[in-house]
Amino acid sequence: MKPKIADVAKVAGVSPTTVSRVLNNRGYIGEETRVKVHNAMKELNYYPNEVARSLFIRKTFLIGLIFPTTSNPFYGQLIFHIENIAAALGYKVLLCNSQGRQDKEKEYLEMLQRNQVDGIIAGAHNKGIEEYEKPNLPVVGIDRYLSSAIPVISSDNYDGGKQATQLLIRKGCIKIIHINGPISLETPANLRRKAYEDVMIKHNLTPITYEMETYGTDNSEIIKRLFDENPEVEGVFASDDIIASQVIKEAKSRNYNIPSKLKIIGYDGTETKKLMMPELSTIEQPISRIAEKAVELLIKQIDSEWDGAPLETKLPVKLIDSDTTKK
Amino acid sequence: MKPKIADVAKVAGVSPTTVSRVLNNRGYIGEETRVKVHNAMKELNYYPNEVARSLFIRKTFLIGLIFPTTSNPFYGQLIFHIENIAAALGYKVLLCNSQGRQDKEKEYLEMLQRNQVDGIIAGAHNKGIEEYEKPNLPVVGIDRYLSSAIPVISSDNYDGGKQATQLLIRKGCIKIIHINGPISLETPANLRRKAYEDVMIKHNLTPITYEMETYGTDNSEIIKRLFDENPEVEGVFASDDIIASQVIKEAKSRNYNIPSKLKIIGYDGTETKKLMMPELSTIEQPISRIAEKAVELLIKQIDSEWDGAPLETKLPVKLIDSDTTKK
DNA sequence: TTGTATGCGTTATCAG
DNA sequence: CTGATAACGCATACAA
Repeated sequence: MKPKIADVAKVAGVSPTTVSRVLNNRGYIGEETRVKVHNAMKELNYYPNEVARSLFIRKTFLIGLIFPTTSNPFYGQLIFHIENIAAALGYKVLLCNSQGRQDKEKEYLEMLQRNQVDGIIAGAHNKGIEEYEKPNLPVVGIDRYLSSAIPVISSDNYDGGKQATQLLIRKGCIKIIHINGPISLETPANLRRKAYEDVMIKHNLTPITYEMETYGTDNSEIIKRLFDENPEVEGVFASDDIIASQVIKEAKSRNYNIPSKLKIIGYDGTETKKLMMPELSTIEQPISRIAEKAVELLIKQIDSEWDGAPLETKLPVKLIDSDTTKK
Repeated sequence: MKPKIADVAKVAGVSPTTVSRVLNNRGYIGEETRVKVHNAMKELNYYPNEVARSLFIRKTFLIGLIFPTTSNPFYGQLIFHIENIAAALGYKVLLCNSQGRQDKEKEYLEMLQRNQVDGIIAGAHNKGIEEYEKPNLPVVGIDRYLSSAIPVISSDNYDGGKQATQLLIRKGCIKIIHINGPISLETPANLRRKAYEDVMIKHNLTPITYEMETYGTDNSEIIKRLFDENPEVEGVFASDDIIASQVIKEAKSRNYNIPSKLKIIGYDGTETKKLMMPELSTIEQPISRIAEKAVELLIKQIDSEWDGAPLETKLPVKLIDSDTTKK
């Protein structure tokens, strides 16, 4: 059986209270007793039981993470940073892959409450989860509007969309098409589309946006349709690098030369993307800064130090002008 | 304040014990009281406190996960599946990114013990962590020998290395070079190298292996050296797809035509790789099956149903013969 | 079928 | 400077 405070106390010849005091460096303790207790702890290989501790202090130092899937390098990298920063601040993370499924997200939300997490960072969202409306718990959203009172962290999606579109225009593209996720999901990422449309119109060009199905669906049909309906396309701004990679694949199979005939730019710019497809131009999100801000804001809420603002934080993106947008 | 069993009991007009019984479906309970209790729970929006429950039953249904980083798509995908399967079996996961650092791994190991996790699945390992030697806790390793008593799950690394090497030979390569991680780290992945060497020797070819530094280091120098020292190289078997992508990049910058002049095959075959670099040939690991086996074996240990065998489980790989190994 | 008393391992309060 | 006692929220043995 695992040793508990009482066992340590017995070995050290003191009371459980004293052991607890040594453990938490609380109140005054004699130097001798401190040494005795430390020795006893070492001898028994004692570890304090955080579950009992959590129960008493009513705080777990646990943060719940709800994201679609760690399989996607963007979320993988984001979660890596979140976990890291949280760990540095004494918090642990409970991981949930919602797979974009509303039922799963609801279940996880309940599970996290039962497990008394101190707060939640969520990047998954299927509209209409009323649980977020009455947040009896600190929550921070990443690229997702969860409810009117929940702060959101994201990259500067409008600026990103603007830079991407402007780059294609600057490189001489006229017929430029945008591919985005479902607009019904009201995410800040919709601003990428808005910026694309604004820039196109400003340049007297016609915006055409193809909309993808929700997460997890096979989108190759939509991309095929894009090429069938617009054989003369010169530029594609895909709302993430994975979609961009699918566009590249389809374009190659149709013998479009990239970048001379067709230029492509994506969005995200993960480390994995940089290694696996360095040739793809993209808008790089400041993933580690997003993670930092999210954790910072969540912990502020947990410590009741948050005054309700800012409700929206937009972090600057970085244009990566690589081979797929060469002139 | 969050409602507790006593509050529900008061509203329902019964004793706390009865509420607990309804909650756990234990013993006999009158239909009326059951309804009354359920109503009270709904009215108060009651969620049982799993922390208190865990303390009492001395079980948390928590699994600790220690891996280098979720940023890497292989670990990201593996963790995705592990979390999924665990969730289906009523277990939650606590995520730890050790970044290949021994000090971090030790800290995490202690943290997980303090938090009373029921078991640990670890894919990170820096030699010489004696904590694994006296496992007072169920542990399963993935692609890592942790200690003589800890079971390991991995892909069939030897067969994978064999298939990769044989493919290159079959496609006409003579001068074939292998790139692997540090051999000092005694992982089953070393079998990829062993298989490569065996196959090469069997075909009267000279095996040459370049060794990478440990995780996180910049390996581009090593790859440059490979090309400097072996300009006439015809085939490269990289021990993972990311290394393979770096080889491709360097080869392109030196104007090696792939696959006519140089053929390349990697290892892992994640979903991300399939999307981002479909042209790369690889040995695909059965990631979801590895996850399944690991969780299954861990829970068997937790339930004391494990008899100590098998100590090693090797799951079959799949050769993906794509563009980079075209003849 | 339901209620009372007790303890899971910890910390805070208050007394000594 | 140190110790006894109660409480965190829940589930079990035992009694009614």
